[in-house]
Amino acid sequence: MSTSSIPAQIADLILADLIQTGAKPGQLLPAEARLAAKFVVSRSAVREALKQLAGQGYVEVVNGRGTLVRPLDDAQLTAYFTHALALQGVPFHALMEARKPVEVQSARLAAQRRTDEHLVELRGIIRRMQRSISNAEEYVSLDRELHNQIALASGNIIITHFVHSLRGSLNEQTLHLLYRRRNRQQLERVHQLHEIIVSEIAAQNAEAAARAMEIHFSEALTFLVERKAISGR
Amino acid sequence: MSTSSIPAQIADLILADLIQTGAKPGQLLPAEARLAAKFVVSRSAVREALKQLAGQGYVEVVNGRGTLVRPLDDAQLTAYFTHALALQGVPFHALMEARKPVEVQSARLAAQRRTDEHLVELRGIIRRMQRSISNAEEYVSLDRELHNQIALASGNIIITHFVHSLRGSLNEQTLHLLYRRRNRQQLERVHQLHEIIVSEIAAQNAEAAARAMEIHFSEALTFLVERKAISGR
DNA sequence: ATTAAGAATTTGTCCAACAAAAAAGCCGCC
DNA sequence: GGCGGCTTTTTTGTTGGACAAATTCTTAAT
Repeated sequence: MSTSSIPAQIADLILADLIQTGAKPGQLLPAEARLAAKFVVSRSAVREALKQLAGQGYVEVVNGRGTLVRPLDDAQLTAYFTHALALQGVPFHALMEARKPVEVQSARLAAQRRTDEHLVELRGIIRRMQRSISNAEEYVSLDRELHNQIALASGNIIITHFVHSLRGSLNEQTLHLLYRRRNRQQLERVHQLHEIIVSEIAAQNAEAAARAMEIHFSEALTFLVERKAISGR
Repeated sequence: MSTSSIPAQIADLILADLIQTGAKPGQLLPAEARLAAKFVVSRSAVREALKQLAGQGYVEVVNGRGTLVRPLDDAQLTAYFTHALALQGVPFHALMEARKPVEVQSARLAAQRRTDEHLVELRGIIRRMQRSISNAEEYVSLDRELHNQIALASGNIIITHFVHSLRGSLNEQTLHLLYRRRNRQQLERVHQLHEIIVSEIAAQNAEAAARAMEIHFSEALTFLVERKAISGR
C-alpha cells in the first residue's frame, strides 16, 4: 500500500526484482548508494530496507563487500517456531502434532533414498546412544542428531529444515520434560524404537520405518499428556 | 559474536529480553531513543535492529506509536517458501512431499475436532466448487479456501499457518500446472475426492478423512510426475 | 609472474535536523 | 461531571552529511 513506510516499499521492490530476474544465492546486489539513486531515496532508507530483507532471510549484508542473496536455510522457520513457543504461548503438544507427520514422512523417504554413507552415520549415532542411555543430557543431544540425520537422508530439504528448526527452537526446559523425567525402563523403550527405525531404514522398508516413527511419536505424545495431567495443567 | 554488526547484536539483546520477560503480543517496547540510551548506541543502530526484528516477524514498528510485539502469523513461513521456490530453485515436488503428510494430519485432526460452524463453511465451499468445476481459475481459488478451512478446523495453528503459507507462496504458473491442464474427467475425479474428504470430516471419521486426503495428494503428485515426464524435465 | 603498497569502492556507525503521525494533556463548553 | 476540540508532547519517519572499517581493485616494483 502507499501508506506503508518507504523502507518497506523499497524492500518489496528489491525483492520483486530479485524474483523477477531469478537471482541466485551468492549473487551481489547493487550497492546501497546505487539503489538509493535508483529509487530516489536516502541511503538510510535503503539500509533499513536491506536490514528487513536480511531479517526475512533473503539477503546478507557484509561489510566492505556488499549485499548478496542468501542461500536457503532454516533461520525463518526457527524464528517462526521461537515466536510461537516463546512469545505466543503456542502449547508444545500443538507443535508435536504438526511435527509428527513430517517426521513420519522423513523416515519413509529416508528408507527409500538413504545412501550407504547415510546408513553409516545413522548406525554411528545409534551406537553412541546405546552407550549414553543413562546420560539423559547426552541422549537428548544424540536424539536431535539422529532425527536430523534421518531428515538429511530423506533427501528433502524442506523436511530437513523443518525438523532441524523445530528441535533448535526448543528450550532446555522442554527437552527436560521430554527425556529426563523418564525412568530407565521408559528410556530403553524409547531407544528400542530408535533402533527399529534405523534398522528399517537400513532394510529400506519405507512403510515399516514410517510406522516405527509413528509409534515413537505417539508414545512421546502420550507421555506428554500424562505428565500434563499429573502436573495439573 | 563480537564480530557481528551492532544492529545485529542489539536485535539479539532485544529479542532475548522479550523472551526473558515473557512479552505478550501487542505489548509496547521502549521507545527507540530509550533503547539507544540503554545500549549506548545511536538511534540509527536501534532502528536497524528493530527493522531486522520486524523482518523476522517478532515486532511491528508503527509511526507515532512505537514498536509492539507482533502476534504470530505465517509471514515467516511464507518468506521461507518464497525463498525456496523463487530464489533457491527447490523443485515443486519437494514441497508437495513435505506438504502431503501435514495436510493428511490436517484432515485427520479436522475430523476429530471440527465444530458445526466449520462444517457449514466446508459444505459451502464444496457447493461453490460444484458449480465452478469448469472454471479452472475459480476452482483453484476455492481449492485454496477448502484446504485452509480444513486446516482451521484442525484446531492446530502451526498446521494452519503451514498450509496457508505454502499455498500463498505458489505463483500463478504453478497453480496453472496443478489444475488448468486437466481435462473434465480428471477435474471431476479431483472434486470427487474433495467431497469425500469433507463428508468424512462431517462424519468425524478421522482415519477415513486422512486416507482420502492422502489419495488426493498421491494423485496430484502422480499427475505432476507425469506432466514432468511429458514436458521432458 | 608475484607481491605489496596504495587507491577506490562499499558497508558501518553516528549525529543533527526536521517532518509526520499518534498519544497525552488541557481547556472551555454544555 | 463529561465531552468535544485544540495544543503540546512523545514517538517514529526520512534525509543528508561525515568519518571509520572492511573489502576489492589497481598499480608499481621486484
